[in-house]
Amino acid sequence: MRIGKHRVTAAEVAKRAGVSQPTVSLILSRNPKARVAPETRSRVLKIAEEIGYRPNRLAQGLVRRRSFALGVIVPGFDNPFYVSVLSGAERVAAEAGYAVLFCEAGKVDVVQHLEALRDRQIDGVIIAGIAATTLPPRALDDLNVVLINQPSDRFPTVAGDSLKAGEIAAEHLLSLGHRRVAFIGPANSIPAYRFRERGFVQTLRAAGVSMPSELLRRADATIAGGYTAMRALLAMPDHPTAVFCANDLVALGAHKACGAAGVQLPRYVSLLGCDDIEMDTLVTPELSTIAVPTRELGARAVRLLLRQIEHEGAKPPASQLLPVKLVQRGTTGPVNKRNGGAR
Amino acid sequence: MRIGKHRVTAAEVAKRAGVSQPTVSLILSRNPKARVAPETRSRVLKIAEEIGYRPNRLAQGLVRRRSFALGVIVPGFDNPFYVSVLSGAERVAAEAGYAVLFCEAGKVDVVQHLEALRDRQIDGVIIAGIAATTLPPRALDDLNVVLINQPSDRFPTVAGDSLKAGEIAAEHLLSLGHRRVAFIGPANSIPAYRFRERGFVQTLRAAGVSMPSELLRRADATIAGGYTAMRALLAMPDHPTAVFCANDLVALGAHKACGAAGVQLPRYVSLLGCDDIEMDTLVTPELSTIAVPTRELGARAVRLLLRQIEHEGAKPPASQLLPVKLVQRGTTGPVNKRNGGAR
DNA sequence: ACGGGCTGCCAATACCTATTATCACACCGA
DNA sequence: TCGGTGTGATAATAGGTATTGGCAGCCCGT
Repeated sequence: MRIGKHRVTAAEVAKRAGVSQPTVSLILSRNPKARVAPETRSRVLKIAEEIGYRPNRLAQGLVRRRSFALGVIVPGFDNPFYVSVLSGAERVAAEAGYAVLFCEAGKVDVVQHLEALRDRQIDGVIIAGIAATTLPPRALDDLNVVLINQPSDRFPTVAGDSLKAGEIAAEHLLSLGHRRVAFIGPANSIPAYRFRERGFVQTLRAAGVSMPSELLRRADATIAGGYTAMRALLAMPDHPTAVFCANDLVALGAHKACGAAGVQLPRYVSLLGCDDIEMDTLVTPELSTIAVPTRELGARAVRLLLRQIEHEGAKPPASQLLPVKLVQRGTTGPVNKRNGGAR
Repeated sequence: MRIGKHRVTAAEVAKRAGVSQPTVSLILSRNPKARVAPETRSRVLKIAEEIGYRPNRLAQGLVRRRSFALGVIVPGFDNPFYVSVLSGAERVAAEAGYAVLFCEAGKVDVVQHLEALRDRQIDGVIIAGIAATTLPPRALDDLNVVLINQPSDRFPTVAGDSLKAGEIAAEHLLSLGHRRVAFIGPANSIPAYRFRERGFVQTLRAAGVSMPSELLRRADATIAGGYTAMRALLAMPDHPTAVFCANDLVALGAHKACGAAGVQLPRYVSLLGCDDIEMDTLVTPELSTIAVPTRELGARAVRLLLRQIEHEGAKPPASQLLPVKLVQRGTTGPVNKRNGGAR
């Protein structure tokens, strides 16, 4: 708000109220230890309201050494998962009066984004989809950091229980009678995918079902990756009767490959994704998946970050592991004895 | 960067280089009018580099009356369209050294978000998906604003050519022989949808094809909205042979309704969306649509905003209308004489 | 020798708020 | 009367940078 060409400052309010600028600051910051006469307080508040005074948060930040802004760094929006995380984060941050600086970073320029955030005296950073271990060691020094979906002994973490997700996936497919099952996922990627894979494979093995290496397909964590990998699987003479994918994008790609190959789901192949993104219900049949509370991940990450910021120096808050659960839709069903994969 | 508990400031650099703080500032800001001895310049730069000096952008902003930050306000991420816009905006902004403050605003709290952005001395705001005319008249005073996908005589605008999109849609369906065509879209919504509808209806009429009111279906601009509206259309004894939807979400909902009703696309009904979001290629058959350059909208909006910011006071840059084009995929085909809609 | 212009740098200050230390004052009990 | 106490507000300053105006010193021409 301005009056003419002039900005409304605390000093302006002070002059009109006949008090000093610090008094205005004292009253406006609602500091409990502020001892001001009720009459003065109400007068100042009234005038501030009248001329539309609002503290300049840049100046505030400068003196308080706080920007009241958080950074959120994600690899990109190709995966709706990150959209959801960002959305959840923004809601909580806005409620707490914090701004969200949004950064979309290829693996390359994460460091530059971090530098830029640092220059803005950012109060904390949330990183999703980028393995913290791949960053230069000092890149995160002196920053409040919360990681999403990756374990760390250095920073607090909010994650869906990826190991459990893999286990649930395996149990579900086993319970449907599948014994020849495949996994599609990226090779050296973010921890979440690795845990999903590990939980899946381990649970299968514990049930006496081994997964031969030709059924462990490496693919980009994208729709295209899933498509190609699934096509390769379907081309096998004894193709699997069920496939678990590292995430829903991969599964949707696989879904499409089945459609293109005329392979009916779940009659000939059961297909299971992970994340529970909105697109899952668009395809026919709808994609079965393991639901991860994506928005909640973002929301909790912010809460964790805020706690860390508020009591600076205290021990960082503990990490959180959020439960996941099976969402059975149309792409998983009982194994079909007559299908191509059963020998 | 810090040294011990101490922050690295320009004064620190100055002390070590044996010059004054303003000289450091002069050199670092690469001001062309800066007359400094080359020897001094290189010495200062070297020391700044060594001790890792980086200007505090809060302090910078305070004195330059510029935050080097932009706000992007969108109604939400339900529609991937806005995701794309945000992504395009971020890329360009980051390249120019600007931060993007991201705000997800229900219709209610747009004003509060704007206030918060103002307090942060934001340099400009991009608004998408929220009709500027629905805001309180003074809410945008003294702000640099660029609107997306809505015309305005007050602010520059970047928009896909929605009127043209409607025309193209009509021409496409007409050329396929459809004469009984429907439109699904929200009633009182953002301008883009209204223009699409208008362009569509007008072009039909110009070709001598009228659209009876029962074929103009009102629905939320969501998947669910499209689903319900399409189900109603299909329930009609003489249902349309082709349907154009206000956006792709609606069309995807309609697509799903067809699947559920066992109506083959495009054999019995042709379906056409608008926007060209990624999900379009997930469904079977893939959704035909009118492509809008969504990322480009965000990118151009930022460029427009930057130009407006850089030469403050100059006349606002002209608005831009970006071309759209037909993307023919699997849901549009020639009218089938034997189908239910043709009488 | 002297003045003018140019070069290279610096002092001072603005930007706006929050915090700390301090001060004026009234009141009260001894 | 005086020292002590609590109240209500202020002066001074920090915080880090950019900008304005100006001060020296030097070169050069006359």
